[in-house]
Amino acid sequence: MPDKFYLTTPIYYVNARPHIGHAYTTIVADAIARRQRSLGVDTWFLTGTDEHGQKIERSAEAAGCTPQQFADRVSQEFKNLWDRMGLTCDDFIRTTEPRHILAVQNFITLLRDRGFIYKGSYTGQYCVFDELYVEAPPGAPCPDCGRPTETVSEENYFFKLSAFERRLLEFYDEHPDFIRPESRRNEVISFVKGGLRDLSVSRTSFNWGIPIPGDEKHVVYVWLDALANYITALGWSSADDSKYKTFWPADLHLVGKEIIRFHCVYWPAFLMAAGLPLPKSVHAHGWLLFEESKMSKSRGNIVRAETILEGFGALKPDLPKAEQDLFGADALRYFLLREIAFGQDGNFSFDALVQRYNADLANGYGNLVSRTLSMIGRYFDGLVPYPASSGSVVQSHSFAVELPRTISTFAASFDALDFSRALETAWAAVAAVDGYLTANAPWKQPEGVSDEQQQALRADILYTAAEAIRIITALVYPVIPNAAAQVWSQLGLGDIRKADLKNLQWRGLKPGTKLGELSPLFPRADKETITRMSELEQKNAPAPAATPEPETAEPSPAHTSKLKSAIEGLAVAMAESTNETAAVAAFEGAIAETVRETIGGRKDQAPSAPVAALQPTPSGPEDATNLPGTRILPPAPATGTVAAPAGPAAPTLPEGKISIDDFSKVELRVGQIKVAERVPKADKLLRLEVDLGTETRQILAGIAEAYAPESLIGRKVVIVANLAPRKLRGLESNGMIVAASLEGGRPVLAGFLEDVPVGARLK
RNA sequence: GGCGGCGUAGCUCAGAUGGUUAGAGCGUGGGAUUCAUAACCCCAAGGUCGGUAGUUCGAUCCUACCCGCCGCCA
Repeated sequence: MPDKFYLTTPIYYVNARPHIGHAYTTIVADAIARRQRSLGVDTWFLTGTDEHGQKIERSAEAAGCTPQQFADRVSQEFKNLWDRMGLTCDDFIRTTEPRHILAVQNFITLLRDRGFIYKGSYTGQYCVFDELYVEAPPGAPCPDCGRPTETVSEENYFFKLSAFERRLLEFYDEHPDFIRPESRRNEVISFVKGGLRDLSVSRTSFNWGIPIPGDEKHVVYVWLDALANYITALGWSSADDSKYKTFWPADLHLVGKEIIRFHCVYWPAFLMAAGLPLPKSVHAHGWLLFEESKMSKSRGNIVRAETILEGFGALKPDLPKAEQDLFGADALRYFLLREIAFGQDGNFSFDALVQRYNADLANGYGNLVSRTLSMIGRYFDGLVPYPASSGSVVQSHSFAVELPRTISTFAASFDALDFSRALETAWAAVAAVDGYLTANAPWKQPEGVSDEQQQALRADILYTAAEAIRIITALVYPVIPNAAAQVWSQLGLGDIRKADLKNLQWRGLKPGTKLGELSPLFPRADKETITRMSELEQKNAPAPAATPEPETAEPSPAHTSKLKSAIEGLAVAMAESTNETAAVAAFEGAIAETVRETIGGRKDQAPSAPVAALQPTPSGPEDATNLPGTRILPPAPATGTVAAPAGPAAPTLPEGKISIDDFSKVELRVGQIKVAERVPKADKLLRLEVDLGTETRQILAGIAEAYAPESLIGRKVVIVANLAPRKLRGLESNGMIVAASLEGGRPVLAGFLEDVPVGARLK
């Protein structure tokens, strides 16, 4: 086993401000890195930000600043958040740094010199949002995200991806663990088997990128740019490439499932072409889903990690802010790693977070530490007692006997990235120790037992419990590092970062050790914690741009696709990275636009996602330097604001804006038209019977001039289901059909690009 | 549409190359206890293992079809 471990997260695209999905990937990486370090492995943990591309260029323009200023700002937000959470990355790479730019140019030159890059031309549809060429007829929406595409004709450099089909398949075959989990591996293999086309790796349609050496009007395709970070950050091809020599190839690339292909097909092919070693494994995790629709009213919003830091931080009001943050970070880390089977999608909700926290951290681990150490304080003056007879302790308690197995099971699960099971194992040990204490009741002195006997018994029992806590703490340190450090020092063992956590031997705890100062670890979280976080989240919900400039309400051809994106956005990509920040931005943008277009009938003024990304960060060094043009936010709630201690101050909404609650009052549902006929003596009116799943409604719609009744039968449409009934031409209309209104009043029905069940609610 | 996956207690999920009473945690109900953060400990209730048909002595596990959900298809 080589004594080094290099792991990476994706570099996050700076088009959206950081949220819990980014935090998830980075937390997982941090936990792995901490475990590796604690095992004595030379570890390098890299994260960073991806800052080039047309989207950034445009967002910056919309925000009235340069792309570099824009990227600086958002990148700093990521850095600040990781600092607040105590994440221990060893390096943070930005793709706009000279070290990266130069190395990417070297990489391109190398690929070209080796004959894998050639010049060609391409005409086709380009999706700006995805920054990808897509297969679609001119004028058609992007098949991926539903946004409009642009017809582009470019002279491009191409990478000979097609040359690697066979070699990639052989590689997957020889390295069964290269892609995990299995289901992703199968997807990738079937993708490659389907045939590989050469890949366009340059752009001339915008400037915000790394120029191709020798042909500077071309900039490097964002994905090639981004993926290369894994070696450029190590100093590959630079004067000092010692890090590269030590750490490459990577042991683990952590990625979200949506970008598996880039990491498992393109990246290995680039490396093969360059003659460089391939990473050892790529592990894709799932997405975080927020509060499934059936659980609650539409709260479905993007959750930011800061909300949790602040919500939980308030449980420890006496601590300095920085320590509150670390405490909250532990709660979040534990939840994400314990609750979600790594690799699968998982549900996140404040309720689940608090419940898990209370059950496992407060009632379980925290309480166990508390009861054990306080008894040692009471009965042994705060000195770890001497167990009665060496060896007998282990023999006599089943959980102690099983601790070595706990250690090995924990290690095996953790190292297989099955964090959930690893923690389950550790917590089974917690429960066993609790049961042991209750069964032996060291606080009791049975009849007929002398004081000395009782004290000897107590010593035995409490030593055993304390020693078990020491071992469990060492195991869970990578997951709840801050709490573990506290327990370590409460046990009188000093700084956990200096401890040897790899040689865990029973009886490693020295009797006579003076306990440190005791303080509650995980105070129980009350219901208010949940409401506090919900409120914080609402307050910080992506604020749409202010300063509305009333513009001619022109029809939005992308309307339906925005609706679609909004729905899909409910499932937010957890760790989207590089330029597939799609889900999040899609959600932020689409829901806002949908709300406005559906309810307000107004066109929005600025893309909301980039604006959201520009929220001021008081904790950061940069001030809110002038983003000329639009004023971005009301001064009120900003990232990093201290948690409101109490008081559900109703968030004030910018003028002309509605809250998510307002929106959720509108019950939009998918309906299917069963009957459609003209209303006699009415030019525009159709009488429709629409199946809403649970019932069939009669709805009158003024669309007769645009749609023939028979063409509507079977069509799925969007219905405002809770509109008050109204009579038209003597017929009752029970609801309303959502349609775009074009010039001249011509309606275009909203629909879906894919099949949706009748009755499904839009929110 | 093509390929692949999933559907097990209220919730989140385990599991069995087919074989007697299908498991865990949380939640719920009851009991016990008071060292501890109204925590901990013990007990209990709760499942036609998506549906139908088939193979088999026997299927929740295999096969077929169906229903529902999901992923990949630049």
